[in-house]
Amino acid sequence: MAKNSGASTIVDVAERAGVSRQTVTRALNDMVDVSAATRARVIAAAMELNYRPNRAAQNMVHGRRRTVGLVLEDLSNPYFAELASALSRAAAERGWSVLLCDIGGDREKGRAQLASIVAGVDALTLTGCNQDTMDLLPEAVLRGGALGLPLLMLDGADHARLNGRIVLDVDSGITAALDHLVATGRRRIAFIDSESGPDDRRKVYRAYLEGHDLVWPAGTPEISAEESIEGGMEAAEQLVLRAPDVDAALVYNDVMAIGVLKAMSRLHRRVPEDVAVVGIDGLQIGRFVTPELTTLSIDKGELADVALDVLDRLLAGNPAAAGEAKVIGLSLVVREST
Amino acid sequence: MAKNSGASTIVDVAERAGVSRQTVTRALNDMVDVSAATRARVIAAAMELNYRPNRAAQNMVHGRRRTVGLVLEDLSNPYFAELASALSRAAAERGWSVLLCDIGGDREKGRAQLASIVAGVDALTLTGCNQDTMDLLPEAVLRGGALGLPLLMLDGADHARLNGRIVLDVDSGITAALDHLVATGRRRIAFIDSESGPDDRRKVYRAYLEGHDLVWPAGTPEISAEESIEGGMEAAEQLVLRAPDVDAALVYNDVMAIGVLKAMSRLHRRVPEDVAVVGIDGLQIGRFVTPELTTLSIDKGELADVALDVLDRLLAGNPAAAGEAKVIGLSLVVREST
DNA sequence: TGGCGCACCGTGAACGTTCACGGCCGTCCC
DNA sequence: GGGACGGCCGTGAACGTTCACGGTGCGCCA
Repeated sequence: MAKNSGASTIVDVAERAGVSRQTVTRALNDMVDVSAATRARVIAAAMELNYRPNRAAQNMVHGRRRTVGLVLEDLSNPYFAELASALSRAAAERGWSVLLCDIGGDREKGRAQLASIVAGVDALTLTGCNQDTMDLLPEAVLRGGALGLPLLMLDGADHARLNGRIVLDVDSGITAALDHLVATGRRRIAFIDSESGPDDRRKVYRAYLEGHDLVWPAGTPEISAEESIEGGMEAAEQLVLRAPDVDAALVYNDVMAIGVLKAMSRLHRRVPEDVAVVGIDGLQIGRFVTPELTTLSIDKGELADVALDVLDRLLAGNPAAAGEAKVIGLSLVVREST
Repeated sequence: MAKNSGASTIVDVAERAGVSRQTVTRALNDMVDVSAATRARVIAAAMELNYRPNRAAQNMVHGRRRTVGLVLEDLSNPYFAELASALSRAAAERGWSVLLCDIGGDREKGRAQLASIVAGVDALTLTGCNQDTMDLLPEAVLRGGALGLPLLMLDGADHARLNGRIVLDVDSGITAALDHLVATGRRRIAFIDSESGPDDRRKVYRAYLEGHDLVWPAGTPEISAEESIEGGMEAAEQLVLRAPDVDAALVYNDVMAIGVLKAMSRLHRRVPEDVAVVGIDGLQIGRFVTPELTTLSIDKGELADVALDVLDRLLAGNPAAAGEAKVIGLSLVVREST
């Protein structure tokens, strides 16, 4: 038996096989300088003790490798999934690892999860996390300071504790989208907002309307809903109810926009004939709904790359990276829904 | 400067601040027994040296924590995303961590990625990986043996090296789906297969047709395509071309089924009036396409739980778990497409 | 028969951190 | 004035593994 309560170590195996640590290492790692008989004895002992090398100890001697945590609320949301995919690939490109943390709906579970994750990472990236989610972070992380592990927001809102932030160029992006809608003859353009996200998108929209003499006579409809397909559906129903003459909708994100598409179909409003729909995010799924969704696309590969660059500089102690907000452009992808 | 080439350590900070290791630990971890002045000096030194505690060393003394790798080909595929979400949550429930590995399309990059991931995990779970993907694993892992790290397939095909496997009960699942189609009056039922996946689903389908006198007069159409929405679209086009009298299609998975839905819409075949469509997987997105997709749903939470159970037993050295194939049931969720 | 080389194996040391303990100095109280 | 105590700090040891080195015994050849 192993003498300590936990798993068995290499010396347990060595003792059982009647050899030294080093011989165990040699036998189990297919190195030279071990006789066949000894190797067999060691392997037998390792199996009997169910020996598993301690990864932490191995990493310790083999030099540090970098691990970055990715915190999100729901990976089954395709936006987060595509972002995670991009981050995983970009991280692999640099030899980093990404630790996944899907905190889900339960706050207390999420808190425990984050506390556990934090012990294993060198930095944390967050996406779609609002103030509530930030509060779930362990107090020691929140406090931050000199030793605090770098926190980077991949999008979404600002927060005092953040060491860096990637913001989307919603300004020119939304302007381009609205230009496009106007160019195709739309005049009653609504904006469907997220009820939890930041309100910068709505602000740009409003400014555009005012700047282009597009303000609704009876007041621009103010619709916002949950950031989900259901939310988009409900918002669309609200919208046509409150503004029957709407002929275009710019939607906070693609997921909600897909809900809008579905609701329009239910309400027998043809897209794009009766009403045009533009989403934001550039999700792949947008190409497969009917009609295919016009969208303001985010290059997630670029976003991931920039994020890792910032983290790299942060971890390297480059103070220039702290607090900086990198800007990512949006590109309008016109498909069938406009 | 740190004397070693890499990052600075706690003793570098200690030397610079003119204190001992332990005092640095105390100062940086908000412990007692440090004077304010000393604490400030230590923090300053840590900042100047950009000190970051070595996670491996910390984990080493604080006892091992379990990390399981999740290997998949493309997280932007919603099936993998939902699986990853479930696994992340189930793992968190047990205090385990999930290391994400989206290997993407590039074989060589994938190989490097896997080699890198393997150094940090205690076990590997795979999903949707065929023989080709398995070959990307490092030779040392493939060889396996006593010390080999446990490999578990979350679904998909068998492989010699696998220590465990979770199989879906396609038998009764597909039977239920076909029963449902027959009960709603369908007689020309096609099956759209994956060109890369295992062929057990098709076999069940064929046996059912033969057992229920549903074999097509001119031969059952054999359609298979890539496991993607595009693949589903192409398959559907093929299908209506080769079998214009088709009135139902059972599709290998939901992602392909969504493609089928889209193609049917393009071909002006109404779903479900002209042709019924049933997918497999139970993806959330199926509720948001039009019409909503009837599907054979997999409980991904259960799948993840079972997977971690198997890994737990495997890591605990329970030989009963090896080679065992746990079975997960499928439940038919009838929505609008049938 | 001495020496050389090879096959096989063992012993510190190191990785970087935390824990348990012990030491020193000043203050306060009896 | 001596003992107790508290604030502050340092020193081994330990976590589990691998690396670099050194050692032993045996065969082979000059």
